[in-house]
Amino acid sequence: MIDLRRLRDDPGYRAGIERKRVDAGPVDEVLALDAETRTQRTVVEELRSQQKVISKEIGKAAPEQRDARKGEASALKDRLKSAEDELTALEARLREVALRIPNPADPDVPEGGENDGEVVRVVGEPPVVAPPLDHAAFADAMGFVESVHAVEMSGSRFASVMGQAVIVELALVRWVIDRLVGKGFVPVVPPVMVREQAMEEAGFFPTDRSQVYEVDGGELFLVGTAEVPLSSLHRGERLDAESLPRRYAGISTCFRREAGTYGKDTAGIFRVHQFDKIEMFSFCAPDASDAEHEYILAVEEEIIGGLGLPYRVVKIATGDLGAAAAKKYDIEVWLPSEGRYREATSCSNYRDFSARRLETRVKMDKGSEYLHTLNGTGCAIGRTLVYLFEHYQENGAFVVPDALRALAGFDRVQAPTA
RNA sequence: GGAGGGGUGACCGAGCGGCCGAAGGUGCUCGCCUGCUAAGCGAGUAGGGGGUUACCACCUCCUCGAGGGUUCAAAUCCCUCCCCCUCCGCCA
Repeated sequence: MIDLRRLRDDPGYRAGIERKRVDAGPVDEVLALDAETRTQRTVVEELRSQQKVISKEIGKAAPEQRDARKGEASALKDRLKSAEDELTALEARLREVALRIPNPADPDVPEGGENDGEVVRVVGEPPVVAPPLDHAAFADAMGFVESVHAVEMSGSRFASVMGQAVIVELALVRWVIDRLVGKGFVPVVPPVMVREQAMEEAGFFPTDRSQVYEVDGGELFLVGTAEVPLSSLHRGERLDAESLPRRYAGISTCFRREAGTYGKDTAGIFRVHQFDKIEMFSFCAPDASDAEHEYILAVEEEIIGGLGLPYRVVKIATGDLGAAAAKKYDIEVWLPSEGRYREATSCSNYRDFSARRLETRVKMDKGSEYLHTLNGTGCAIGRTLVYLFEHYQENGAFVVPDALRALAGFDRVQAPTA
């Protein structure tokens, strides 16, 4: 949720919204509704105040004098009721419009769309020669991924990971979790089905509703990332400043409809409806969130780098930030079969956008204020396997990355001979 | 699934339709006192929204799980929902 007061007073705030290529209509509308709502609130409060006075007087009056004043009170009640109804209607409209206004982009976020991200740095060397097989063909040859029957039972964009790839997947999960826990992230296996409210408060609804699966007749929704349940971990709380930052590492299965991606990335497991992911989430003080964002990015780089994958860091442009992020970095890993970098992880600073919806605050010397929330991909397991399958082919065998060997229990997987 | 009980401030816990934003206790803060500590004594101590204001501050509304309703007036009565607990059943 945007900060209406800042929207009113701080021109830079509004500029940040408009840089996301949102037309000015809703912003003007929300400002008008906000002003109207505050005026009406004053009216209601004045009437309510009068009513409280009269009610107390009736309470103190002698019983035989009470009826005389009740007429007066009743009239006031009617006036109050209609004023309240008007206020309620205004508030509902205000909220509805405000929910659709995105978090402003930071001033240093580059202008533009999907292809306008700014490459911050490039780490590692892309291999000169692409492997003979792309990840899908290799996984198929190795018996790592089964798609035919998965598609029969569940539809397109579903697959089973199989055989030794499962062991590699588990090793990867364990390796990443161990690293994060070592850095003080609290590991969490959260619910993957949540109520609408959790989706909204995490910043996903209403804007990204079309990407989400509904279950139980619409009562529950399958999360597209553990970020959703992690964000609710401190819902409605006021945290001590000294306890921040609070960092969590959630591991969950993620479900995405991938609406609007027809025909893209259809082979293998690059883009599927269901995958496992380790997600970092941080609650931090408002003045610390820039540093926290860089920290989370550094952790992501350490993980990708630790797997020996060549990558680059991209600062995402305004039009590609999504509704909730003020600033976002993607790590893109070189995908040899396509000869280009593709997204592997992502980390965002939401500032107070979802904290305002969640009512998660920090105690300050005087009062409290909304804290900042950040999230970042610890490891998208399936997506990472894709990169490993392409970068670690050797004479038709799969070579386990050094980092994972001890946890996997083997160094390489030979192609099936049969 | 069936039958009951309950959700009150940082925490525990009382609360007759009006004198209740809420007794009492714990904790916390400040002060006093006592070689130190502990104890004791005194005072203070909920959050949030809106408005006024240069500032200190002031005014006002909301909040007793959530949302509705009854009433001049609701923590207190009624309804719906959420959550927790106990018993029974069922499944492991």
